[in-house]
Amino acid sequence: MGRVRIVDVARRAGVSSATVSRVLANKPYVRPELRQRVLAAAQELGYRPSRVARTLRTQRARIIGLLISDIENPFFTSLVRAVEDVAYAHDYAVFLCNTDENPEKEQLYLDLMVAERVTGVLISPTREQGVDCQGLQQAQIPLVAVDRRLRDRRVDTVVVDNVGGARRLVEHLLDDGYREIGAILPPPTITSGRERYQGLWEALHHRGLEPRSAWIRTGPPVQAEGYRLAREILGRHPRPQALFVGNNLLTMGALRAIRDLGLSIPGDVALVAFDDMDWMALVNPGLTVMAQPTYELGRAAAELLLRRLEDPDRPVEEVLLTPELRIRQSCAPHLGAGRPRGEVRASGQG
Amino acid sequence: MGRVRIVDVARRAGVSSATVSRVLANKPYVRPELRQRVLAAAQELGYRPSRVARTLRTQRARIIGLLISDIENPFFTSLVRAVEDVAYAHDYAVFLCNTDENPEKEQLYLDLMVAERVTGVLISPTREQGVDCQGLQQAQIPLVAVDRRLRDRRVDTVVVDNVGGARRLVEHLLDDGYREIGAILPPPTITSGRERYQGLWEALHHRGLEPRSAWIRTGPPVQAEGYRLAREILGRHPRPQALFVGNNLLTMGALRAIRDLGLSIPGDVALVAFDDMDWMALVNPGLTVMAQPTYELGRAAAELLLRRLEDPDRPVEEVLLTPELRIRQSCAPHLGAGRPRGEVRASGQG
DNA sequence: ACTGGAGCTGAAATCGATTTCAGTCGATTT
DNA sequence: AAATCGACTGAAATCGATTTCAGCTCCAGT
Repeated sequence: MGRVRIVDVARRAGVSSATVSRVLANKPYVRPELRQRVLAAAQELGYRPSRVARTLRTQRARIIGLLISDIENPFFTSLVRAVEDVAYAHDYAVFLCNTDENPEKEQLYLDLMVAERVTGVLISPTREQGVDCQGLQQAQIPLVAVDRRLRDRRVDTVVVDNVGGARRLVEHLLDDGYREIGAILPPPTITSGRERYQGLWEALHHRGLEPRSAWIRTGPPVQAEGYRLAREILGRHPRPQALFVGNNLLTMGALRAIRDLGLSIPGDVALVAFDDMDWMALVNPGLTVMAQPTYELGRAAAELLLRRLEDPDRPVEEVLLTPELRIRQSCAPHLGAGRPRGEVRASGQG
Repeated sequence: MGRVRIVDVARRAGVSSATVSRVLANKPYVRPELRQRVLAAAQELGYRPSRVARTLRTQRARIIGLLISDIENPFFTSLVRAVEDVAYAHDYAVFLCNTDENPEKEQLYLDLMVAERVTGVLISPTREQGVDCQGLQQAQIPLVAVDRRLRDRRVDTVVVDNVGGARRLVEHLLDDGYREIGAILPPPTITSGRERYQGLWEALHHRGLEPRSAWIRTGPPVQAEGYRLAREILGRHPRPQALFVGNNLLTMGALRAIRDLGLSIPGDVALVAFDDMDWMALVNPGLTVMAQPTYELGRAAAELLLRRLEDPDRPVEEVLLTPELRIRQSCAPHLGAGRPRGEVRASGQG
């Protein structure tokens, strides 16, 4: 029961509530004997301090704000679960906000975080810059960016190696003989989008190829956009032999488009994608993907925040996690070497 | 900013904080003129009352506890999102707890709800009975069951028509000519599992058939169990021509098993399942499913709770939502009518 | 022996709201 | 003219913790 108040413990231990508070907060200046008595009394009564009263007095709630785009996206679901696990273990509550990729909603919630005086904030920002963190700074509320970076390099950050991951994925396409490669990516205003494009570029360039802009499209990471862009790219003549999709929702949209266009994978078009989800092993063919360690991402971010809270002056840290290539069947060795590859760029139209 | 306190508003309006409180709570006994002044002052200062202080004084936090089995299950994700939307709109926060289908964890969290003095609790119980709600009752914290029922009929409940849905789904199999039907279901200790079995039974019985117990297995609604049970059923001789799977995670497991066994759908075995998920339309063949209105489920539950809070004496209500049959390709007309159907039961071995 | 300081303790202030209670004012009743 | 009542208002108590501040004891240093 939560009925027991601090004065009840104090009475039972024969001390004042001040002493009880000191003992429970592990503060010095309490005789060991009293400390024992208080601890015993608290134990016996099953005392649990009221967070509400504590928060009112200290002006700081044990709450971690978590701003993500959408909890219905399994990528974030797993991340959220990790944050909650860590938070609960340290007696923090989590205040979850869905920004829906909408900067205004994001700002609204950020202001709310200040008003609610949360202890710290984890954010997967809708864009790299323009996010107003003045309020947080003034209120001395630490911020950790997760999954996507912020322009401001003074914030702790946890991200995956998007450049390397994308590069590896595209290299896998190249190794299988594909040269005419299209891509659907999140926009460059989101760091993960830009970095994945960078990885694509590096992979191609390393083999003396150039990205074909007519086959490369970017858009908000939502399913509808993936569908639209895939239809656009695959409706062109000529169309690419392979597609690199840079986000799980875009992938789902692209798959729908490919189905509706009556194309087969990997025969008509090969596919590699960023992010793995349970079902991607079950579709036919299974998708070759770069799996992100989503749970780890959330865990690392939450732990980074807690460390920052413990020591506000520690140097800014950036954690870089490595994604994992999972090879399935959506990309098989391609036999088309008869055609002169040197013309790929020359025949470009965009 | 949240810097403005009630006394600031009071000072600005030239009244006491008591009057401000009365105005903002819409209580009587305030001169209309003062009311206006207070409202104006509050508006100008952008006053937002501190929930912390309010909670301490009223001994009631504006928090809705939400106990589900696992936020990583998309079924619940959507439900959670609905609850949060409704809650936020009414200035409630949501306290989310993952029970992981573990009754002990569930009980722990229920006790925590009491300790935290939440306003109300939404629960998708791990089992029908044995859930100890004494604490909640004593603390007068209302409870709403969602997705699954509780034995105690005095609690408000929001569920889908599991019997009807399962029956409709199995009838669809029967209409396509299948007679030898296996099933993988959640256990009868969970009401949805029992009800879906009931639906199966009704559908069969209505056509003069009996369920074949050798082909019917139940287990905790997790993927691994779906895999295990599907292998078990499909490894038998003879094996059923069709499978009815009663839960999304079980379905995912079953699909893996079918793949690993090298069976094709619907050629070797047809499949219908409860619950729809985005990817079920994308696998090949697309799955014929009974889609549950998950968002609606959450919304209805949250709203029911709010209504109960407004009027604690209103009669207990049960909301029954209707699932929707989505026909895809995992179950096609079956041609095997040459075989005498009357022997189906006679040839049973379990 | 006196001073200073460290160790320890509890009374009381504090956080920001709600709510009780006592009281004022003006109109109506007796 | 006094009593009564209803409408209205604000001072102060209250929720349960933390923290300040003042005071006490005891011991070391001069």
